[in-house]
Amino acid sequence: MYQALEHRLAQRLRDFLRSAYGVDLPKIVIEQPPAVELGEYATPLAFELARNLRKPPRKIAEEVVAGIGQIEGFEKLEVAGAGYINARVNRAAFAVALAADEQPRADGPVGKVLVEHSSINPNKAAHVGHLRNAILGDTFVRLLRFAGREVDVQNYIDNTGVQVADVVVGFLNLERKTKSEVEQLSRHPRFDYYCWDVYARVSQWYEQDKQNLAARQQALHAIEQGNNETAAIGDLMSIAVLRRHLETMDRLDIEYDFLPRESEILHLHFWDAAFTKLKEAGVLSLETEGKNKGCWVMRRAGTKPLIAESAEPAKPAERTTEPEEEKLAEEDQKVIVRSNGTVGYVGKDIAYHLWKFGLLGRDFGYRKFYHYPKGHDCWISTTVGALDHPHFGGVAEIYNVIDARQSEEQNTVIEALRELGHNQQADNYTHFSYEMVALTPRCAAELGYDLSEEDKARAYIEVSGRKGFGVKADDLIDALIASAKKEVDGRHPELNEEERLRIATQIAVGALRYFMLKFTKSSVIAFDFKEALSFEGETGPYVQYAVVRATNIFRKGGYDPEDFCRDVARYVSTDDLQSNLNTEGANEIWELWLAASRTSYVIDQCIATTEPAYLAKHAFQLAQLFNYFYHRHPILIEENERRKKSLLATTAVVRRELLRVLAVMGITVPPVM
RNA sequence: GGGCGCGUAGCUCAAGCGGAUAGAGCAUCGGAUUUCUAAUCCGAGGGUUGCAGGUUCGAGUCCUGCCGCGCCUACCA
Repeated sequence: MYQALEHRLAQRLRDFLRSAYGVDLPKIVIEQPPAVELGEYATPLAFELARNLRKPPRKIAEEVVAGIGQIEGFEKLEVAGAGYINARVNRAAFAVALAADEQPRADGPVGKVLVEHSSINPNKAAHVGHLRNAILGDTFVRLLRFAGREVDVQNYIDNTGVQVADVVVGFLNLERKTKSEVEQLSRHPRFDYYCWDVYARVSQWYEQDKQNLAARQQALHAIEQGNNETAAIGDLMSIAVLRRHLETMDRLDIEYDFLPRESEILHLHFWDAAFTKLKEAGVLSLETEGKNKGCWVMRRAGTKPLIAESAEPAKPAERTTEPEEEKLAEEDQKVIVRSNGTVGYVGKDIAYHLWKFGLLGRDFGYRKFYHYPKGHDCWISTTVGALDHPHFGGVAEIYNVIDARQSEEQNTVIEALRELGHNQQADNYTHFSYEMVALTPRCAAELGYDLSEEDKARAYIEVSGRKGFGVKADDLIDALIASAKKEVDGRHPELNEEERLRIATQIAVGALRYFMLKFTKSSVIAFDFKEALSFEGETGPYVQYAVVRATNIFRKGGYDPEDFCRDVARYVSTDDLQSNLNTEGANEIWELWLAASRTSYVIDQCIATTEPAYLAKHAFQLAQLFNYFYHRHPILIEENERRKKSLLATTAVVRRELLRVLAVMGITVPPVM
């Protein structure tokens, strides 16, 4: 609703500037005036034009306002301040269209989108950092789906790496467990917690004596080889921990479609296919001297070639004719294949990403792995899979939700695609980068960790799975539910235990998901229980509560809120809206309508900037405006029936938008709070 | 050393592409409603946007140089 009018206004302004002055502005900046009293849209373009047209901005603004004529949906344009042009919409018409939920959907990009998120090493319990990743990722998936995109959700499983090997070493060398004993343990409901401790102990054991690291190499090798007890334990453990991760995330309504595993990338020889392509295109070069002698290397992303590229960028075909004439400085080399012939993580990632775009010429085998209670199936990679399976990979766009520490690695993969000539795919590859979750020193102390004086002085301390230092995801969710439950128990003794627990869980999930979304991605979250367990102020429960209040009005008043939106004309006439939205003092109500109209606009912004925090902000602002409105206008005792219906229409629209926004954030609303 | 990011109220954070008076929450203090349930609302105090220049009609935002902090910079993943 909001965007449609904005586009129309921008178009008219553009046309007018062209015909009246012969100027073509690359962008028509349209924003919101500082207060609704001034109108709904504003543009400072007169300032920009003042120099070119050699006229004072105010004069230009006056000419535009006088000359532009009627614009459908708008009441009028006005000059304000030193030369702003403010636009006022026709409030009643706007409100009727908004209530009816008219969504003129512009044609967006087409093609399937792949979002990869979570990707937790399957060797220990998930912690708060993983929660941020999964919640950002899942919310982004919901944003894309809201915008009409078809999305596949993937969770990459590194089941053959060092981290898995380490815990296997722990089971074998420290715990002295056999395969069947590990199998026993893996049936424990929180097996991942057990692994968390083993992992921390193994890391300590390595520290005690560097000789112990030999055990890691052995385990790693055995796991890659397969067909032995070590590999079997690794497989058993990683599968069991993976199931635990899926259960943990399911508590937050986070589901995946496909779990590609590193073991299949190895066994199905994805790398061999990629290696051939990379060598043929001259992306990799074999070092013959220096510290990387015998390795296949490529240019580290972000480093500049020694010979500056000419204005005409060389085509890949031309490039191969004069291979690597410029020498890569050692510090600019990224080793892709080690001198012993094994491929590192980046290489496997390049192969994996060629597969994502359907450029590799190979595919995984697929089998069903996890059945969600809501009915959806999650698939996993295998060497030989089911004959009948959905098609994954070969998508048009990808988003990788991976923390900022890996941006160099991600850029290297993008560079590899580009140098292979896949520019379009490289352009459609987005590293959805976000900062880590750390702990405040106070929080670390609460958890019983001894801190150095240096650490105590820091603003935050990085979590470390290796040290077993961190807040486990399930512990946090449990604490949130327990805290919410206490409140619900006190407020709603009339409800039975099961109902109270269900409500507490909804509140806990709302609090957690909102908490993880309210910070912008680039901000490090210094985690603190006190803040995360808060249900007041700028929190998820605050927004949920606004919806509960709105719902209660309709329940007590005996109306159906959905019907009120759908069929608004039956309850309230356009004339009533016109008068109730334009009288003196109506601005505070109108502000609610305007804010409610911005949902899809905000969602588009979130997608364009890969920043879900705007949506959280929008939800809070809308809830805040509603709570103010709720206090000022006792609706059910309103005597003027027509005014009452107008207020109900306002409530119905806001409620609908709040529910919609919360749903995109993965938050549901309890019946009572 | 190089790359990326950050520095805004006591604390935690916002501030579309440079736009009108830099906003929220928490904390503190003061107030409201025996209601459509107060997980709420209203009010108050609190700011040299790290420092110094520059560009601009206009800078928290862009440019340059400093200062401080974090992350990355493995033949780890």
